[in-house]
Amino acid sequence: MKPTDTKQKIMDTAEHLFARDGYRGTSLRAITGKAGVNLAAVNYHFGSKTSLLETVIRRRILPLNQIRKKRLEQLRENARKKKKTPDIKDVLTAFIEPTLLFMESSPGAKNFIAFIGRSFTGPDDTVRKVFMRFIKPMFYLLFEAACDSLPNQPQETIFWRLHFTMGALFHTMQLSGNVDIGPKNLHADINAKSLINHIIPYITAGMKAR
Amino acid sequence: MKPTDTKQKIMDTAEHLFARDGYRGTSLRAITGKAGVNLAAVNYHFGSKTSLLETVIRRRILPLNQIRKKRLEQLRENARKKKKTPDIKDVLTAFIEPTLLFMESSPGAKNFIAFIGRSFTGPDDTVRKVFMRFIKPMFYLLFEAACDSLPNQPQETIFWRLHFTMGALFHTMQLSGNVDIGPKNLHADINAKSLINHIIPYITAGMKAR
DNA sequence: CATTAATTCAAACATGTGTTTTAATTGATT
DNA sequence: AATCAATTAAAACACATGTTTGAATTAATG
Repeated sequence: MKPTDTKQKIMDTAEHLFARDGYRGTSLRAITGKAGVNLAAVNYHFGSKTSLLETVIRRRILPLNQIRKKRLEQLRENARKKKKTPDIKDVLTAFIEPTLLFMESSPGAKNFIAFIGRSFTGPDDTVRKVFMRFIKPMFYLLFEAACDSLPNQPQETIFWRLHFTMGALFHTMQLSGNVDIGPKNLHADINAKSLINHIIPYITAGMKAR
Repeated sequence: MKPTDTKQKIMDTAEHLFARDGYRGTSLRAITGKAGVNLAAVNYHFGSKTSLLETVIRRRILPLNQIRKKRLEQLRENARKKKKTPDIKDVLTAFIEPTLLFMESSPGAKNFIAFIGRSFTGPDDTVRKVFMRFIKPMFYLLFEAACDSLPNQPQETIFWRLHFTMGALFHTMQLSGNVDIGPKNLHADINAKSLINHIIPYITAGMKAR
């Protein structure tokens, strides 16, 4: 068995189980058992459980952040050309659309999106800290763009409304994932397109309120 | 020491630690240590850790639900008298205001509110199931009232928008609590009134969108 | 083919968990 | 004051966790 296969299998299985049972709720024995590899393989290939977590997160979030960054930047560019402020709806879409579309780029990504959604509200410092490190700069970009779009709103208001928007988004991301939640999987037909069509009008109206 | 004191101290400490570190992340030894009681006291007074969790939740959520139910019902009553549909803003306020005000009814309640916020998105089945059992009927009441207020929106849309609203609310509730997150506690000055003033316009606009 | 490095494997380790047990202590009742 | 039930206390139990160890196996290199 190629070493890459073992590493890959561990990462994919870990991603799946982290999304379903959380980081703390997933034991290395559960991962290696489901992946069909030896228990010690995790520590051999990754060093520690925390390190495995970090690798799992990094693998998906770097390309995702790149897409979001690109879309936000080209939105600002376009607005500058037209000498207009970007529409808040476009700003939100530039951030959220890649996030939700990403979950359909591969079955594993679906689990990852669910994992993000769960982790951000969760009590587990280990997980939240890792995510925070990757997502914070992304959030600042979004905040700046939102301030451009809503020049008449005080920054505190914009901050809070982005906070609510994140809450709505995380809570929705959590629904995705191949996570097996019993025979009557109500969310089997959830697709990114439909989620986007529902959430964008809601948060756009929320950001513009009053 | 009165038996009530020991039980009370265990419940209060458990509530605090559950909110800060999660149910799984809180050991009975951490609870009994901080509460200054013997380890075995938990199993003596409550039977098991799960049973302690259930007691902690039940103590707060029953009176809270009663308030929310009363406000939603009297809102419908008033609307019926005036032969008008209730305003969606009032419906949302009737549900959310008691929830956030509740967190100032006592310092312990603050922890509890944070605990709810964290648990609803968390991966821990044990916790979510207990909360679900108590909150589901409440959610149905809210859904019905929202449908009355927005007769022109398809029920699917209303459902999704309430879902987003819950996401925003949970994510916000999570910020409350005496939870010590280091020396630079940015959210020390968060109060219910201010949260309400921020969130109501946002979710109202979201529900009404388009 | 022989040698060497990389990987896998089974077993053990140290620690932390919820729970149970059994004895000591307390507090009220007769 | 003596008795009895309720409560507390210390210790052990059985199990699960992440990690480490050292030998066995595999793959690559000369």
